[in-house]
Amino acid sequence: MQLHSHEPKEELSTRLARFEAQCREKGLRVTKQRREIFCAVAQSCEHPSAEKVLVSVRKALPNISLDTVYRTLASLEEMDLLMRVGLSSKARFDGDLRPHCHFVCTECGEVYDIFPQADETAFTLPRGARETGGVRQVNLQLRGICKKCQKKQ
Amino acid sequence: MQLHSHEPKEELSTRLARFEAQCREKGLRVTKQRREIFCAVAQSCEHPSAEKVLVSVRKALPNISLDTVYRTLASLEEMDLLMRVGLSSKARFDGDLRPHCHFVCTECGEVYDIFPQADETAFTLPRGARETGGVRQVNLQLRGICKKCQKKQ
DNA sequence: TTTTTTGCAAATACTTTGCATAACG
DNA sequence: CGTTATGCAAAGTATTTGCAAAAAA
Repeated sequence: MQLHSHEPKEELSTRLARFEAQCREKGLRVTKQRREIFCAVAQSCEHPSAEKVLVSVRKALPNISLDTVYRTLASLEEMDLLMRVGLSSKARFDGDLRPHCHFVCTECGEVYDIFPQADETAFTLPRGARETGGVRQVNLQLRGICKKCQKKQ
Repeated sequence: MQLHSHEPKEELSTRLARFEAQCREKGLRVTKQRREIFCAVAQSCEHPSAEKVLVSVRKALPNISLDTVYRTLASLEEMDLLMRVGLSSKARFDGDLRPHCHFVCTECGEVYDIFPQADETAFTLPRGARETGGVRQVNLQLRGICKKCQKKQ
């Protein structure tokens, strides 16, 4: 399975429309807080933290609170409207330094190792990488629901 | 640049020797706490959290404290003797859902996007992935020191 | 013996939760 | 109007730090 990514970035209006559609589908109300938070993340190119989102959104909604930002970011993630860079809040460590992938289950938090098979390439680093800096570690992370949790549902 | 990973896992004794050599090189003392923590992570295959490492190490050193575990994990990471799954403690969000990579600078914490060029494949998912669960998100993370920080040093 | 490291305790992030009021549909 | 979402305050985790005593070189 290969993934490419050469589509141009979508227009904000297109994305807003999808956001609203998804909210309705999930039975979530389209509040101005949700819309502003969605726009802030969609338009930002700096991978903002919750705090940064708060600051940005306060320009339009001065009274919005940090916990609303957290709650909304979580529900936008749930709807696949944005993604969380990295992992959940707890750090996990791995002593195996051979290049391999981590499948992180969003349901139970379990981290599974996936080793590429003998004929597979673990990663192909994009050429852009070396222009950005010296790569010391590579970590391919997959997020989804593991077999065990799929059965429970 | 391609990375493969079909070497067998190294013996603990080999790894311990490297650990000790690296400590001396960096001028860090080889204490029993450091050795136990290193072994705990090196031998574990469950991507333990700091808390789990503490529990495991307490079998040998009942008085070891959680902050020593944190400090040691950080220095082992610094020496490239283990890796942190995910990121640092603060969550960051990305509204761009096209498959792309993140270069995380371990110095300044900055997250850079790297988009594969038109002729490049962003990722090749290993076949093992689908046996583990349903992949909903893919995130290739590179860690290293960015150009800007390299210049400062 | 000198310097680093540890364990303790306390402080500091960061994130989540309960609840009354406000806002959406 | 009924129900959901928000803001506030407070609680809950995860992680970091200052410092005196203990341990490594």
